[in-house]
Order: sequence, then C-alpha cells, then structure tokens
Amino acid sequence: MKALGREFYNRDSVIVAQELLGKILVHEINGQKISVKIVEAEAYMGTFDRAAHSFGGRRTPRVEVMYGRPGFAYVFLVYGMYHCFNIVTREEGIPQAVLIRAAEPVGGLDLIAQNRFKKSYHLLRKSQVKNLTNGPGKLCRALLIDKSLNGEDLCSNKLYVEEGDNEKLPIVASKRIGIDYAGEAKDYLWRFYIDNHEYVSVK
DNA sequence: ACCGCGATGCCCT
DNA sequence: GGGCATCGCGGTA
Repeated sequence: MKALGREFYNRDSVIVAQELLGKILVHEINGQKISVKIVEAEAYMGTFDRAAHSFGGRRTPRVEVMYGRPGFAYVFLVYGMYHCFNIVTREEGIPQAVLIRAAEPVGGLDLIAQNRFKKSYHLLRKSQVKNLTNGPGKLCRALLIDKSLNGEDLCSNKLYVEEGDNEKLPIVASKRIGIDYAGEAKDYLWRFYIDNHEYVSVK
C-alpha cells in the first residue's frame, strides 16, 4: 500500500479527522512494521479554537510545525511523560491539526506488546490487550512515537497513513477530551470515533 | 466497577 | 512558577 498524498491533508481538520477513521497508521522501524487502524481522532481548528495550541495565532517553537505544510507530524509532550501524535492539516500559514487519540492494533502485534508491556502478545492479560492503543499516550508508546518525529513528513515511507477497508463506518461526533480550560470551545463536537469500537478511549 | 491522586518535564508567562 | 490535548495505581465496593 501507499501513503496518502499531501492533498488529503490540505483540508479543514474537522473533515480530515473524520476521514482518517478506518485508515491505517504505519511506523516502519529497522525494517519492522507496526500498523494500527485509527478509530478516534480530534480536530484542532487553529487560531479561533480556544483548545488549540495555536489559538489566537500563538506561534512558539513548540507549535511551529502547525504553521507549515499539511501532512507533517506534530508531536508534543504532556504531563511530563506522554506524547501526543497529531497530523498537520491545511496549507502553510493555517495552523490546524488532527490529534490521533486511539487505534486498533492490526500488524506487528508482538512489537506493540513489547513496547507497551515488555512481553509478547500471546502472554498479555485481557486487560492489557484492551489497553494497548486506546488513548493518545498509549498509542505513542505502542508505535514508538516521540518528539524525535516532530516535523516528520507523513508523505513518505517511514511514518505514514494508508487506505484501510473502504467500508462505510458508523461515526459518532462528541466533545473533545481533557480541554476543560478551553471556554466555549470545550463543547464543540470535534471528536470523532467509530461507534461501539472496543479501542475507543472514552465511550 | 468507579474514584482520586501522583508522576514528571517542558513550555510559556 | 503554574499548568498541561494522560495514564496507571491503590483504595473502596
């Protein structure tokens, strides 16, 4: 399969977030491949979105990638120990991004299990299987995504998104998670997930 | 099952 | 110095 092209990402985050559901996120490391199906994503709409790091046109070293071209990774650290993986959307100068919040493991299961729990997949308890990739921090741990991948081009062959099954998905829109500080923006329905999916972080 | 809390480092004021 | 786009633990039931 082949990475989605630049133009896929050159649209508003609320559109890209929904269209990313069901697609496959791949990270190739030393010839080994980890792949997961995206089941939950949030749109951060930029300068007029109080929850976005780029709200009000804030432009600091951390958020600089968001002002660049679409299809690049924006990775940041939260709570001192977890990373969040985002994909930049819209053209240069418009600082939007989509946060990938949860996914279902589909390939490289043993690598994923090692990265999360230091043991092979078939030795995981049921609760561990469920917790492999059902949250933004867990997902980054599982895929070995950290700040060294900030600014990485996803239109390439190392870290990228490819087509999944093109079946019609039941998509739910809801409020975004963990942004109570964001005033009126905390109620916007800019979180999207596949209905009833076991790897969604919060039902 | 649910709830509360601490960890931990970087960013920005 | 304050506050995170989080997670896993240990408590109670």
